[in-house]
This record gives sequence, C-alpha cells and structure tokens, in this order.
Amino acid sequence: MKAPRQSDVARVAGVSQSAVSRVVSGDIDRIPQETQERIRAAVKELGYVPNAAARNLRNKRNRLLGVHTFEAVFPHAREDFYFEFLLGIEERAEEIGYDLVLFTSTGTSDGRRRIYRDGTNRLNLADGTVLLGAATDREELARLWHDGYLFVHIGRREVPGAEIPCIIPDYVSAADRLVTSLAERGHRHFAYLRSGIEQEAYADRRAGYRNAVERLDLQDRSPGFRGEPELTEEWLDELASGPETAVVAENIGLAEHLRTGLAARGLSIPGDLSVAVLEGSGDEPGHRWDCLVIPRKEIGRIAIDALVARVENPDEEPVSQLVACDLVAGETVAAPRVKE
Amino acid sequence: MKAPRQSDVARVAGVSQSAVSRVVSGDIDRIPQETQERIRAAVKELGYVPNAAARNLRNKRNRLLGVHTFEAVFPHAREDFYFEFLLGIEERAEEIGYDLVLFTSTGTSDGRRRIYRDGTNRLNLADGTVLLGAATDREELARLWHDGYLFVHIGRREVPGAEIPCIIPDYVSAADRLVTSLAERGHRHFAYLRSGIEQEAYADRRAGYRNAVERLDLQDRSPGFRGEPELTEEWLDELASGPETAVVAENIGLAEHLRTGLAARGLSIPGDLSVAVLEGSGDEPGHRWDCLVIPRKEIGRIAIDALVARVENPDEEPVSQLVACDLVAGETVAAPRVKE
DNA sequence: TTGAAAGCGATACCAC
DNA sequence: GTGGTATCGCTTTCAA
Repeated sequence: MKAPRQSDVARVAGVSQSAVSRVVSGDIDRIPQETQERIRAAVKELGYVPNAAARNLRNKRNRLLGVHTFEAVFPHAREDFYFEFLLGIEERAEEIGYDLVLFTSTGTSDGRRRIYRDGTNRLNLADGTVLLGAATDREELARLWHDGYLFVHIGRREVPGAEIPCIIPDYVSAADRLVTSLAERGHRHFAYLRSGIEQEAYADRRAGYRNAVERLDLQDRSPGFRGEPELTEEWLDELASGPETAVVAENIGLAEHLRTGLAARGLSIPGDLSVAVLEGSGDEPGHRWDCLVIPRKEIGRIAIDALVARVENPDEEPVSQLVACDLVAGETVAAPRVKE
Repeated sequence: MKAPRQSDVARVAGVSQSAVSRVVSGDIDRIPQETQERIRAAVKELGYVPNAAARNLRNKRNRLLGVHTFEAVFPHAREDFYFEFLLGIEERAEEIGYDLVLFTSTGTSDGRRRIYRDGTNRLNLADGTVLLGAATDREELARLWHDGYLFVHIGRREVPGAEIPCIIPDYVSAADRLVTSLAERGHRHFAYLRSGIEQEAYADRRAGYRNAVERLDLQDRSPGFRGEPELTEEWLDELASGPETAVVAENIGLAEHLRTGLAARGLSIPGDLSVAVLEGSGDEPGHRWDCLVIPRKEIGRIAIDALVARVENPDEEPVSQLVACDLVAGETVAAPRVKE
C-alpha cells in the first residue's frame, strides 16, 4: 500500500525508469506511441503519482507559492485588510496552476509570525513568497533579501541597504488627485487629519497631499499638516470658526471622530465642511465617505504575477510596481460653504 | 548568491557534512560543545538554511498539511460555510508548528477543483490533507482512499467500498435533542420542512428527527416528513388550520420562506407556531431562530489533530469522529398555542 | 567523537 | 529510440 515509484512502473511496463520519467513529465518527443501506452497503462494500474519532494529537489521548482502574513490570516480575513488581497492571490494562483503554502508554523506566543526561527527559514519550501502584513518585521525582510530569497511584499517597505520589491498602492497620486478634485470644486482652505502611524503608506499619503497643496497654492494651517497627529478639542474649535472648508483624513476612524466633534459644535458634513478620506473600499458600513479605493484584489493578482515572472525567469530584475487607486464619490463632499 | 549547502558549511567549519547535519537537525548528543559552536558560527556566516525538499525526500515528512476545498476558499470564506473551519484549522496548525498548503492548482474551468489531474495528485506534497467542501467528489475520495493517502474529511461522506475518515457534526443527536426540547414544552404535533438536498448531513438530521418523533410518539403528517421537499401553498394552508404547533426546518432559507407564507395567512412565529432550525451559528443576521450551532472552529481544530495523530503515528487507525452540536435558544419557539 | 557512504525519487545527459 | 548513471541536498548507519 505504499506509494509506487517510477522504478516500479518501469518494471511493470518492461521499460527503463528514464522512459517512465519522460512519459510522466511529458517529454515524449521520441518515444513511440506504443511504448507510451504501455507506460501509461502501468502508471494507471499501480496508481503511480510523482513524488513532489523528489521533483522539487531535482528541478528546484515546486509550483508552490508561499503566503506569509505577519499575523494570523483568518481571524483578520473578514475585515478587509487581508481578505481582498487573498482573494486575488488565490484567484490568480489557481488560474496559473500554482498551489499556495500558508506559512503558519512560525507563530510565536505573542501572535506575531516570524520568518526565521532558530535559523531555519521555512519559506524556501515555496518557489517564492508573497509577504503581507501591517506588522512587517523589517529585519527579517532585510535578511530575506540578503539571502537572495525570491519574494514580493504587498505595500511599500523601505529597508536600508535592501531593495525590497513591493506592490504599492499609489497613495501619492491618489491623495494628490483627491485634493485636486476638492480644489476644483472651489475649496481653498484645507485641513489635514493625521494618524499617529509612521509607515510608508502614510508617508505616501502625506507626500501626495503636500504636492497638491503646494502645486495648487492652497492654504493649510492644520496641526496635521505640520506633523502633529492630535485631533484636539482646541483644533476642532479653530476649525469650527476658521476659514477651512475641506478636511482630508488619513483614515476612516479619524473622519468619524471628526464628525462627532463637529456635530457637538452644531456643524454637519458636508453642509458646513467637506471631508474626504485617504482610505476605504467604497462600501464601508455606515456613512459613505468620499474616499480612495485600494484595489486589493488586483494587487493580490499582480503580486502573484510579479512573483511568478521571477520564478520562471530568474534573470528578471526584482522591481516594485505602483498600482493606481480610484477615487470614489460619497456623500461627504460638497461645494464650499461661504462662511460669514 | 546561491543557497549554501551543508557541505559548504562543513568546509568552512572544517568538519564533515554529517556533523553539520547532526547539529542542524538537533541530534547533538555526542558532539562536543566546541565543534557545535564552530558549526553554528559557519551556519550563521553563510546564512545556511536547510533545503526543505531534500529533507522531505529523506524524511517522508514535511510538517506540511494540505487543505483541499472543492471550491475556491476565499470567495466563500466570508460566509460561514468555510470560514470558521479554516479559522480552527489555521489556529491549530500554528499551535503545533505545521504549515498549510492550499491546493489551488487544480482548478478547472467550471470553478470546481479536482484532486487528480492528468493522473497527478498534488496532494502528496503534504503529509496529510484536510478535505472539505459541499461539492465533494466521491470518486476522487474513493481513489484517494484506495491510494492509501492520509486525509480526513470535514463532514460525513459515505463512499461504497471505502472507509472515509470524517469529522462529523452530530446532527443525529442534535436533531433528536431539539425535538425533545420542543416536546418538553408541550408540543405534540410537528411538521418537518425538508430541503431538496440529498446528502449525508441532511440524512443525519432526518434520522435524528425521526428517532425523536418515534421515541416520543409524536405526530407528524407533513410532506417533509414523508420525504417530499416541497413547501407548497397547499401545505401552508393545511398547516394554518391543522393541529401542528411546531415546525422543524432543515435550514434557515426554508424557515424564512415559512415565515413569509405564514405571515400571508395572518400567522406569526412563535405566537401561532413555533419554529426551530437544524442549522445555524446562533448569530445570523435578521431573526434569531432557535437552532443548533455547528462548532465549526472546533471541528477544524479536531480535523488537524486527527490528521496529525496519523501523520506522526502511521499505525494509528483512521477513524471518524462525532462532534456534538449545541442547541441555542432564539425567539422562535414558545409553548404551543391552543388552537380553537 | 567523527566521517564515508548509501540511499530517498526524479531528471537529464550521454552513450549505445 | 532507449537506458545507464550522475546528481539534487539531506539523514543515518556503520566503521574507523
């Protein structure tokens, strides 16, 4: 009842093992029909299936792509952070006939997942790996890169001394376009709501915002624009009486917080103040914010393609790719109200 | 920049390859501290990581468990059919240090996934596999079993001539208990709403229901009880004027349909008729049905444990396991109304 | 204590 | 056309 090998098939078919190998792996150019049939019959009879490990050892390929998340996948999968990425990853992997390994073995007690554990990097089980996660460990990323391991990271990550190939939502352009469209509706005085997170994704949003503000010669005297993350009561008071007509928030939490604060001051969105958000999927529960939408599923697909391109052609340069984000209109932006 | 092997480490450390192997795989009983240090230093210096394929070829083990779903995972993951199972599977795999392979490579154009494709069974990449899916292909299951492949199936599946090891929600007992509790509240005249699905899971519900009805000497003259799946207008009329006080539905869709039909006749749940459902999670959106809850996450965990037990001890008998379902109270069952 | 050597199963080169 | 045979990287037995 144990798995038959090629040599068993060869014996049954009365041919050599190499002949079996050829037929099984499709290299049948110069093997007569008749022999092929005999071999296939023996394969079927014995229920032979190739041993993946041996193949992999020989070929250095496994048609196996890794997915390493720095946190557990499924608990978060429902929220849209991971989910849509995985959808795209799975979909594309299936289309091109690759399997997926979820690296779950390296969980630590604190819920984080590491790549390297006691010197062993399980990732090399796969031909290449897609990395994703909010809590990316930069040291591991650097080490992986220095080891010459094949991977792409979803989301931009800068690591000194390493060129991490990333699939990057184009927040810079999206933020710029969002501000531009606000300006086109007549807004001149802006405020920026900044989260406390210091990460490439936020740096990109800030860069795009700043670009647009400077290019269009707009006004922004907000603490967020100066680099202070607090959404203070004092600033809300300022905002209520100041010249600002539009606010750009880095995320929905911030925007909701703002809404509450404004409501307490008798102000409404977008009647008194227009608000747009640099995050979203376009179908949040609750209010329909004007926001950008990160094409997560598409990014997942692109990540797989980028990876496979390099798996199948190791000479290919590892490069990062920008993916455009759409802007979607919601119900939180209007023309500027003329303040008395 | 290509991956160093043990022989490279050995050369650098000035020892033999076997010594490296021993240290790396933890078999260090009789290797002096000093040698170990030297070897570890060399490992670190070269950035050596063991080659998983070679290890697997040698060990016949990979610390890799497969997950094969007969449909794509992520599109369905949000709905609770797959999701909670995967949560448990991932959680448990992480705890015990196994990785997970998602078999996605075998997708066919119709969206179904096959195990065998042109004679090749990719599953043997993993040490063992958890199979799940509504659209289980029984032929493949049988073949897998005959091939001696190590797997468990979530949900009961009968295949003639094969003893599929399954992790089975105990619908028989749950349905019995549900009817019993209804009877304890005074219901004597029941009706059963049957879906059109013929599958083990439904057979089990029906068996449990029938057991209770017979044991408690209850009345049921419904078409569903006799084996007819239709929920017709005629039967709704019958129900409205008949002696029945309790209805058991196989799934929530059926129950909702019933609610609509009853409402059209001026009847309400549970005022006029009590309704309990043989399906659910206890937190459906919408109405809170009295129902059973399938402990999906726990089943996922148990599946992994059952699989790993056999992976790590191949002499272990493949057996199926029943997992108890809880009943949860909702707002759709009350004491029987006395009909005039 | 250490190392040489025999495989694990499949592939591909190179003779026949 | 076909079949030896070296090889992939690692583990483990057996001898030294």
